[in-house]
This record gives sequence, C-alpha cells and structure tokens, in this order.
Amino acid sequence: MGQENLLSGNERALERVLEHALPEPRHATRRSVLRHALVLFNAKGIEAATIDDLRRASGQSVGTIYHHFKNKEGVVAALFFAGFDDQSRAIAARIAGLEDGRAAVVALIGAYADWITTHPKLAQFMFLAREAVDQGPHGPAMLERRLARYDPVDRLLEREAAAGLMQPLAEELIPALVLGATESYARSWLAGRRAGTPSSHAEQLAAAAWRSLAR
Amino acid sequence: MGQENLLSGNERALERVLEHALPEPRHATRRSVLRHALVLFNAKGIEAATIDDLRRASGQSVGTIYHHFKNKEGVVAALFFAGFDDQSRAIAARIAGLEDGRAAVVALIGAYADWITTHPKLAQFMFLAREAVDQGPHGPAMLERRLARYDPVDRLLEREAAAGLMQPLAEELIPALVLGATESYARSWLAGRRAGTPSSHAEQLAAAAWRSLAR
Amino acid sequence: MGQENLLSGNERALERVLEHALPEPRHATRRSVLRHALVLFNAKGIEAATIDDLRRASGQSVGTIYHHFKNKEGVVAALFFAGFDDQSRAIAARIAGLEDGRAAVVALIGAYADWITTHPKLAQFMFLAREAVDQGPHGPAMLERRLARYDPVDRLLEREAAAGLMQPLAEELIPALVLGATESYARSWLAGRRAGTPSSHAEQLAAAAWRSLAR
Amino acid sequence: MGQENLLSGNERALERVLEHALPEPRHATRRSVLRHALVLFNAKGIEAATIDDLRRASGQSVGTIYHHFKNKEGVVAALFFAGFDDQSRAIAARIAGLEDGRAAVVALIGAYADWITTHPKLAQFMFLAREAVDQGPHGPAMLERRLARYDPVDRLLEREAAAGLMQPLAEELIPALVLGATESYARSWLAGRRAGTPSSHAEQLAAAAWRSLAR
DNA sequence: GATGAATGAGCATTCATTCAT
DNA sequence: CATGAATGAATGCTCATTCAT
Repeated sequence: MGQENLLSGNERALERVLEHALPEPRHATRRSVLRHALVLFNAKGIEAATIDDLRRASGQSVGTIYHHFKNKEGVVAALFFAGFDDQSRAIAARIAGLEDGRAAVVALIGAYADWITTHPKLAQFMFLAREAVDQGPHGPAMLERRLARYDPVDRLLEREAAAGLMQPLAEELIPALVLGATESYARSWLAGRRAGTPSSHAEQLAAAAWRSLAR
Repeated sequence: MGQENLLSGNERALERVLEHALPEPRHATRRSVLRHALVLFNAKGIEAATIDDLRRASGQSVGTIYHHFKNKEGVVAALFFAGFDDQSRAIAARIAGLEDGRAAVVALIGAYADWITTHPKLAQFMFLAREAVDQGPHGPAMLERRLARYDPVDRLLEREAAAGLMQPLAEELIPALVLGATESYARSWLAGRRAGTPSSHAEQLAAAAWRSLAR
Repeated sequence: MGQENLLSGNERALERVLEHALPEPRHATRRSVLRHALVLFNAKGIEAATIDDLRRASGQSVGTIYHHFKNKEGVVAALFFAGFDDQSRAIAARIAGLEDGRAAVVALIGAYADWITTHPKLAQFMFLAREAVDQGPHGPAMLERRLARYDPVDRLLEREAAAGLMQPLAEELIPALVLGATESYARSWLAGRRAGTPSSHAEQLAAAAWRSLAR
Repeated sequence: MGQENLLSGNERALERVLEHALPEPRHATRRSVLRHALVLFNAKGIEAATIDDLRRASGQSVGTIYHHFKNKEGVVAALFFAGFDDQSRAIAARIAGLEDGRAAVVALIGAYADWITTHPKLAQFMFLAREAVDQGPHGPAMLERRLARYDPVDRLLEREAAAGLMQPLAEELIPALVLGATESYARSWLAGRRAGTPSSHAEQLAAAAWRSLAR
C-alpha cells in the first residue's frame, strides 16, 4: 500500500491540478507552497493568512516563497490560475462538439457542478480570490480567459435565440440565468449550509436553467 | 433652493436609510461617519480602509469614532445592519398579504432588484461585507434575520409544492433558484459589467425564476 | 549644581538649536527623538541606523516616532532643517548691515566656521544628510533657503565686481572660491584628520578666500 | 565603421580606465560588471543599488558577480580603485619634473579638473563612494595612496614656504586651500548646478588657489 | 568558472486600539 | 463627549550571501 492511498480524493484531485500547471520536477517547491497556501487561505482568509504562516506551513523559507512567486499576490494568482484553467479544461471537454443549446447548458452546468464537487477547497478559494484577482494586475488576462471559456455556449445560445427557440430575453441576462442559481447553490454548499453536493443536483439545476431560458 | 437639491438620488436614498437607523439629532456624528465609511469601504475594500482614513474623511477624531462604534468591526456592522434592515422592510412591504407563490416570487425579486438599483453603493458594500459579518460576532443574529426575511415566501412556496403546483425540486435548491440569477446579475451590474439596472430587468428575472420553479 | 552643568558645551548648543525649532513643551518628545537620532546617524550612518535603534535609544515607541515624524526620512529632514536654519540665523546675524565685500566674506566664513566648531555633531550630520535631503521631497525648499542665505553676500560681491574691485572671475566660480576651502577644511576636521578647529583658522581662511577673489 | 564610433567620449574614457585596471581578455566579465555598476550606483545610490539590479543590468548571474568580486563592497572598491589610480596617474604625469610651487599647483588643479571633466560618471561615483571606502577594509590603503599622490606637491610647497615665498599659513590648511575650491566647484558641476566644465575654469581656479597661498 | 535556488535575519512601516487630559 | 498622543505587535518584503549542481 503506497503513499497514494493516504491521499483523499480531494487531495489527489488537487495534486492533479497542480501537476498540470507546474509539471516540471523542479517545480516541486512551488507546488508544495501552493498546496499549503490553499489550506491557509481558506482557513484564515486571504488577507489574514500571512507569509509567515505560509512559510511555517510549507516548511520553506520566506526568501524561497518570494523567489518563486514574487509576491503574496503572486501566490494567490498562481493558485487561482491553476484552478481556473483546470476548470476551463473540464468545461471545454464536456462542451466540445455539442451543437444543441440545451445540451450545452446541461454540459456546462454539469461540468461546473462536478468540478466544484471534486475540488471543493480550490472552489472555495476561487470564490474568495476572484475579486482580488479581477482587480489586480492579472484582471485583464482573467477577463479574456473568462470570455474564451463561455464563448462556445454563447454562440450556440445566440443561434437558437435567432431561430426563435428561446425566450425573448435581454442578452445581458443570459449568463446570470444560466449559471446564477448553480453558483449560488455552490456557495451555500461550500459554506456548509447545504447537504447535497452540487453534482448531485446538477440535473435539476440544468433543467431549471433551461426552463428559465427556453420558450 | 435648499440643500436637498444638491443631493443626488443615491445620496438621498442613503440618507433615508441612515436616518431610519439613527433617527436622533444627536446621532448626526454617527451618520456622518457611516456616510464616509461607505465610500471608503467601497473604494479601498473593507480591510484596506483604515480608521485613520475614516477619521480624515469624516473629520472626526479617532477617539470619537471608537466612542460611537466601539470597533472598526462595529462600523462595518452598523452600516451593514442599516442596509439589511432597510432592504428587509422594502421586501416585507411588497410581500405583505400576498397569498400566491408566483406573486410572492415576483414581489421578492422586484423588491430586491429595486432596492439594489436605488441603493447601489450600499448594495455593493453589503456584498463586500456579508462574509465578514456572517463570520463575526453578529453572525447568528444575521442568520436569524435572514430566515425571518424569507420565511413568508418560503411558506407560500411550500404550500404550493404540497399542492403539486411546482416542479419536484430538492427543497434546498429553492433559494438558489429564486434569487440566484438576480443576485448574479446584480453583482455584475454593480461591478460595472452590465448596462441595464436590475430594476429594468426585474420582470424578466422574476418570470424566468418562476419558469424554473413552476410545473 | 543643577543638571545643566552636566551638559557639555556641544550638548547645550544642540539643545538650543532644538528648542528654537521646537519650542513648545509638548514638543519634548520630538526633541528627544532628534537628540538621539543625531548620535545614531553620525555613529552608524543614516541608512544603517534603524528606526529600532532610534526607538531603543530614545525610549519612545515606534508608533510615536512615526506619529511625530511620519517617516525615517521625516526624522532626517527635521534634524537637517533645525540645523540649517540655526546656521542661517548665525550667518545672517553676522552679515547684517555690512556694506563691504571683504567684510561680508570675512563674516560669512567666520560665522560658518564658528557654527561648525560649536555644533560639530550637527555639522557632521548635515554633511552626511545633505545629498539625501536635496534629492528628497524637501529638495526644492532647501534650494530656496540656500539661495536666500547667500543672497546678501552675492549682492555685495556683484556690486564690487561691477566696480572693478574684483578679479575678472566667472560668476559661477564665486561660491566655490568663497566657501570651498573652508568647507573642505571643516570636513577634514570633523573626520578627525585635522587638529585645529575651523574657528581657530577662520581668519586665515577668510583672508585666503579674499586674496583669491580681490584684485 | 566599427563599434567604437558608437561610444561617446565618456564611454571611451571609462573603457580606457577599466582596461588599464583589468587588461586581460578574461577580465571582460569583470569590466562589464563594473561598467553597469557605475551607472547603477550613480542612479540609485550605492546602498540602494542591489546585487540583483546589477545582475539584471550586466546580464551576469549572482554567482558570477560574487565569484569575481567577493562582495558588494568588492564591486565598489574595484570601481573606486580603478578610478583613483587613473586619476593619480593623470596627476603624476603632469606634475613630474616640476620644480616650482606655482607650476605644481597649476598642474595639480589642471589635471584634477581635466580628469573630472573627462570622467564625470566615475568622478560622481568617487564622491559618493569615498566615505564608504575610507571606512571600509581598504581605508588604510587609500590613506597611503592619497598621501603618495600629493607628496610631490607637498614637498615643493614646503620648500617654498621655508624660503619665505608663501603666506604664513597653518600647514594643515594647505590642502584645503589648494583643492577645496576646485573640489567644491566640481561637485556642483557634477550635480548639474553649474554650466562650465571644471576644465574650462581650471586656469582661474589654479590662479585663485595660488593667490590664496602665495605672498 | 557559471548558475540560480535557497536562506533568514533584518527593516520600514502600518494600524487597531487605549487612555490621559 | 471629544481629542490625539502613545503603543507595540504584526506584516510584507528586501537583500547580501552561500552553495549544490
């Protein structure tokens, strides 16, 4: 029985995310810092978690953390991007090739709910960090990636709207109608105020979203 | 021409909220501090805004601020509660007496969207402060107030669900389906990423929410 | 025998400078900080002396130092200006009313040499800090004060030059010819490389300067 | 048209100084580091310029810089000595063989003014670094070299003083009277506060110095 | 010789809070 | 009620230097 079995599913999932973002063996230090940063940020809040906490938890020196991440903000950004990109890949994999608006909405909500269920720690952190990252120096880059992520679904929905298959909704409402409820439920679940995983409700959330959109 | 005309609609609306929470003339100092705190918290973030910023902006002394609010956390809480209670009053006024689930959802979403549209600064602050207040010493009190706010609507929806008028949804999904999209849209609008006010979309948001819920 | 007798001449002279710059009783804390800052800056260098050194030496808290001086740079500037202004007053007092170039040069060099001899610690600090202050935020203010200090002498020398009483020298050389040697000697003396005080050589320095200028 | 034509006069002069101090081809790395160190030290100050700045500017690695110079102090010293020795050679060449006090003073001031005019960057650095080098481990060595540099002139002036040809001046004043004004003017010119080069004023400065000394 | 990851003591500065007046 | 001087723990970050590869 190797060490692998000592890792919970969440930890394995996190490890996979970090290894995808930082695959080189020489990035082991970086990965270790991010692993501990995630726990600290979630436990104490991003502002309240100090570099010294992180140094103690990760067993690295302050200098090493700064050497690799430049900044506390750099640690936050690295972790956020690793999570965001993994999430985007999961979504893209499910949406790829779909030609039907309803199927796309179901796939998007399913992928989003599953990812959050599989990566609850990272998801929680991403809700915490989102605002800070959007305001920070990587804000524009994030905006672009966000647009790219949702672009395929947007195109399909636009096409069906043009074909008269959807409710006559203001276009700027669509994103909120698609993901608003799922996001809201996910926040509650991550905060411990709901029992069922987002994954377990994904079908109902997707069906409800589609009812709100379709004619 | 009185001073009143010099105040924008937002400022008048804010003033009304503060006067409702702190009606006494001797509370003028408190109100002034809260007025400036709102601007600072929104501009710099709650943690980043310092008591000294607040002292400078409000023209009061540090001692005075502590005398009236006990704490920085006390300033945040006072502002948050003033907003929350005003919001609750607005919702309660619209819901009162309704006996129909659909009407209740329409009223709730309408009141919520209108309040945010009328009090954007306060609404923005409340999204910022919500987590901090929920964790802080007033967390339990807030939970109670939140439950009380939504209780009338919850009861109506439960009744209609029992009568088989609604989709067979997991109960814990309902709050997200009712307000998730509206909240999501409001956040985007407050962040400057959407053009139309929540108010202007309230009917569509309410109709969509109801489609997602009703059989 | 009071405490006064325990103070050396230098310390009394320093005290007089500080009291002139910060006369209020409530400025006692500020004066104490500056007194100890002078010793530290001279002993370790301005950059090498830390705020913590200063806190320890002065018996004040870090917060107090920052409360009163805003900055480490603020401590440096306050000390520099106190010294500079005292020096300017000493020079102005000796020059006042003179109508003769030679007498003005003698008075200026005498006042300068005497001041340095009486305030060696402060003088040493001022040579150390000059560049930093000139570059810093108070640079322009300093330039102005420096021009004002030398203006009376400049005018007299210009008048005599116009009357043909002086060597046909490039105007931009005059300041260096008047004070260059005295300043150079003062630096050496302050560094411990010369035995005689600037004061003791003031007459020879003044006579030499005048020989270099006059026809 | 070779690369040489792309170098300004200052850069060529600097290159000659560095090549004299580090003539071997294998010293090219050292020379490059010193070349960039000069710019950095002048721009940011010696303490404020970091090894990492130097690494970035010179394109070398930290390890290489330490390998060649042992220390940050070692970089400063190497640059200072290169400049000092070149200056000394320039002075010695002009003074060699003179038997007349006046001629020696003229030659010394001329050589000094010319060197500063030709090597303004290096001269500026040397004024910055002088104190640090004098205090540091090379201080005694510097004192010796300084004495050696001025010894020929000192001897000539002593002889003429003994012959009654000079003003009856305290001996310790002589160095200040000889070079004080020139040094003072050079500092002002290097700081950008004077227009004419030291070279252009060398004759007047020398004549003035001699007037201040001679009977 | 060259590289750059790692180190960790040390620093300037901030800031919520207290309390004597 | 009001003031603002005083406090000092805590923080993010820097930087010269070392050393394994």
